[in-house]
Amino acid sequence: MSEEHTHPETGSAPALDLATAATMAALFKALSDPTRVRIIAALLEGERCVYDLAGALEMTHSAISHQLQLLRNLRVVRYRKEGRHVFYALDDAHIQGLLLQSLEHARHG
Amino acid sequence: MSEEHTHPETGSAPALDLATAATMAALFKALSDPTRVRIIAALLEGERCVYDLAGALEMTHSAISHQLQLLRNLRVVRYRKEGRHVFYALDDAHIQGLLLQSLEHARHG
DNA sequence: CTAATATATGAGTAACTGCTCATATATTAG
DNA sequence: CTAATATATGAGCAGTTACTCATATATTAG
Repeated sequence: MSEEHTHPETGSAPALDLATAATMAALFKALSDPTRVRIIAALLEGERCVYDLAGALEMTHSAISHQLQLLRNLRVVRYRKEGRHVFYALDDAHIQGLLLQSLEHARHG
Repeated sequence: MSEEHTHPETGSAPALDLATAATMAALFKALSDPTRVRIIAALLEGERCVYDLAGALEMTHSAISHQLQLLRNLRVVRYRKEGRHVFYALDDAHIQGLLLQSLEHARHG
């Protein structure tokens, strides 16, 4: 009988299913890295090309481009080509909400 | 002159500072793993002991305990000892808000 | 055409993550 | 006391991550 516990109020409601949890975790993972947070924060103000993002964040174009590929795969950003520039913009209102909420907390929490 | 860009509206506002971004990323990191999402979701309903969490999630006590240590270090949960049980509860209203927001989105997004 | 610019991408790598397994500690039962 | 129970924790390991570096592609300038 290893299924007992001593506390009546400690009920064992079934846990959140793994698939839903994994979907949620994947969304949060997009925001779990400082570089990606800074990229997304920059895109809150409007679309930016890779060149400008790299300049603003003071990081290599390659590093930024790799992170943008990841965010692209997660459908967090979309892009638009114009001449030799590629402009990225946010493509997920929900991520935007999460980031804004966390930013507010970080600033006056 | 590599500082130019061709688009006037593509201004280079200074990026979000790294320290703030890192703080935000650390919070999101707590939610970036399915196991932790499920633990936190379970704790939304009230405090739970490690034994019950392991049962509900069908995972080893060791795995749960390691994740709880991580969440403890991030001040996401607090704990209370009672006999041989240790009861964990959420200790961060902000994380709660983020999880609920994401859960709502995952369920009817 | 050639050169410069803007971006993308594969390989490689050091650091990190999330588990298992073994073991330790603490509490309770008998 | 010994045994069972509940939790914690260190080591080890396979998988992942976030970069660098080299290279490729595409566009524009001259």
